[in-house]
Amino acid sequence: MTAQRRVVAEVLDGEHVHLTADEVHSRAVAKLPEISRATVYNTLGELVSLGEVLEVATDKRAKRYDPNAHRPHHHLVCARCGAIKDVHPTGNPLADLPDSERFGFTVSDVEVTYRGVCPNCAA
Amino acid sequence: MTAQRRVVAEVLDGEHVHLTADEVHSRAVAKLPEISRATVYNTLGELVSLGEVLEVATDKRAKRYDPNAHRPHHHLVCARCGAIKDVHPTGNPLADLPDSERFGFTVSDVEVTYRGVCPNCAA
DNA sequence: CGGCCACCTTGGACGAAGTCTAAAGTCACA
DNA sequence: TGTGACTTTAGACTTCGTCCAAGGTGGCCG
Ligand SMILES: [Mn+2]
Ligand SMILES: [Mn+2]
Ligand SMILES: [Zn+2]
Ligand SMILES: [Zn+2]
Repeated sequence: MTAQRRVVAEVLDGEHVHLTADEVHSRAVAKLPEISRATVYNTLGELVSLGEVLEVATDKRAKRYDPNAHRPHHHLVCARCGAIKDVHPTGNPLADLPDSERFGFTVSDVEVTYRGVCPNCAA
Repeated sequence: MTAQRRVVAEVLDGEHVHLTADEVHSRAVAKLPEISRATVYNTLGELVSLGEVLEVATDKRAKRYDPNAHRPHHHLVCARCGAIKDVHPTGNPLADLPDSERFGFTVSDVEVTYRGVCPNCAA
């Protein structure tokens, strides 16, 4: 555990946090000015490998890093400003995929992304 | 309707088609050798604006272009080889998101991505 | 204590995907 | 035929991400 890794871990803490690698870097630099972009990418990659952080691709640009890896959830995204909320729908979408629609795949996971407009942008 | 646009439209035809822009370009070049990458991007952008083609982001790399825009569907992706199938789950995932989980958003759309291993890769 | 070694960090080069622009080409129509 | 709007093109540029070689750091053992 180096100072650099601690800072990345600190930045990635909280609810509804879904930062891009560059946002993580900016915030890390605020706490440890000499931290490099490469180290941020390395550390994020390690955290993802360890299962402590998830990569999410809610927009079609940069990957986002989600520290909420231990409680399964899905995402609600504002189409205007990009705000992202963690959501917990009821029901099991896996059960909604009939065998006839599985093409012989072994299906193990499902990601759901809801899209809409947040209260801020609606006003 | 120019020759270039016709070729892009021809390439983007069929079931379970989800090509990247560069794949569209490669196949278009096979039919019309002088077509440029910029024109492929321009034409894909227009088709998306017209609602004739959808952008999908099933992997975290390049966007993919989906000509199956008129029948709503979701996607089943092989985690090994990246194969993508169109699927039509039963049920309405929008109904599974309770008001208490909507954070005041006006939710209008939902994307579902199933992940698993295809029969080819399992063998 | 001092040297060694494994590991970590760094900056910059490199690569992939996508956007933008200026210039040239094409085409309908007056 | 000449004009002007629209399209296409090559290549520069931007963004996001990966890779690498060099140097730093810190634990451990003689
Ligand atoms: Mn999340
Ligand atoms: Mn599809
Ligand atoms: Zn918003
Ligand atoms: Zn496969």
